[in-house]
Amino acid sequence: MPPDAHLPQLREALLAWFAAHQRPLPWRINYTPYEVWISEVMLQQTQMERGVSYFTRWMARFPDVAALAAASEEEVLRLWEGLGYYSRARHVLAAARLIMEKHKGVFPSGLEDIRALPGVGPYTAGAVASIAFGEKLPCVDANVERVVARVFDLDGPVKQEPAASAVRAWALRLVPEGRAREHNQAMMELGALVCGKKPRCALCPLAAFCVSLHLGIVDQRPVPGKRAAITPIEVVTGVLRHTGRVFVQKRLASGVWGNLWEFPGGRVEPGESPEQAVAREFGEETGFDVAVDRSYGIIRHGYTTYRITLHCFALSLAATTAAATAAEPPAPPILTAASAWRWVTPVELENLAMPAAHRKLADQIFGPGGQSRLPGA
DNA sequence: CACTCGTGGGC
DNA sequence: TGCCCAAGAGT
Repeated sequence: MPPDAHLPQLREALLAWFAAHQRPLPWRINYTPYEVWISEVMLQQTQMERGVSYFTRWMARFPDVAALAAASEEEVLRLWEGLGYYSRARHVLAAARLIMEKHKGVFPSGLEDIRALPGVGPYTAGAVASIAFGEKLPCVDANVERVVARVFDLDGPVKQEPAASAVRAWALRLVPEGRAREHNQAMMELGALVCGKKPRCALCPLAAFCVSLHLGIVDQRPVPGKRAAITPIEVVTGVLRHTGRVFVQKRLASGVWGNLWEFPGGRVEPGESPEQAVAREFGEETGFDVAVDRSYGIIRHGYTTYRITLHCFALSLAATTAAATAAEPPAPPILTAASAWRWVTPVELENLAMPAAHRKLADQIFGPGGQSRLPGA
């Protein structure tokens, strides 16, 4: 059964399935370019369910490009906190300001103009152009790669050539005239709900057209690519408290968690205890001479290719420090790994964007609303 | 092309 | 539990 001759039937089966089974989602109501754009960026490498609450909060606060462009990066990052890949948030803000300046506040409709926005790559440009503006273009994400690799039985890793080009070619051929919006969402929805990691072929509207299913090798498609090795690392962080306030610093713009606020810390060196490491790292990053008062325990988390064990400690200014017993702020820190610093109250901490592990620690110490749950405040 | 850049769900 | 991985982009 050559799939080429059955493309019209395949398209119709897919569209019918989508009409019956699509999930009701907040960005499937108005289809404004702004909403499509924000939803697509939020959903990059993110599970759909998680994106819904973020999207709803975002639209309540930033209902249009102008509102976003006028916002501070601090607030944008705070709303993005927990979604990860924070350069997406910084790019979205930069793009909104670019739209205000170069496009007079009107979201650009041309593919090239959309693609030129910061943080908009091949996928997102095609998604906005087709879903918001109806352009006859495919959206090739991981879902589409998986669906195409199975239906057309591609036998190479879909992230690499030549399979990557084959996926794009098939994806383009599949797009029906005048219905790119529904079709592209249907392909991704099918990949999410039916043609997932564990395919549910009995429920699939494309089963009759699926080559790898007929060959009995669906479980061998798509062909997986190389995986990066996971590196375990031991890390420490310290919560330095003084007269009811907590010390935080703002990470540099480049690198992981760029421009987010954190408790200082760093890696445990070989032969070093976590207690020794936190005092050393805190001193290196701030110039403060600190004493380790107690442990807050361990938080495990991972990012990209790292698996982190985070040892958390309560710190105070060392007795040798003049300000240790004084009821006034100590001398300013000498920052070596951050662009800014603050002594904040637990309530103020709520308004700062922090990495997930540090937010988890803050909530553990001060409570989700900033009320102290542990002695020593 | 290969690497960086987060996070939490699911199995 | 440990590991895979999800509506990718930038360098």
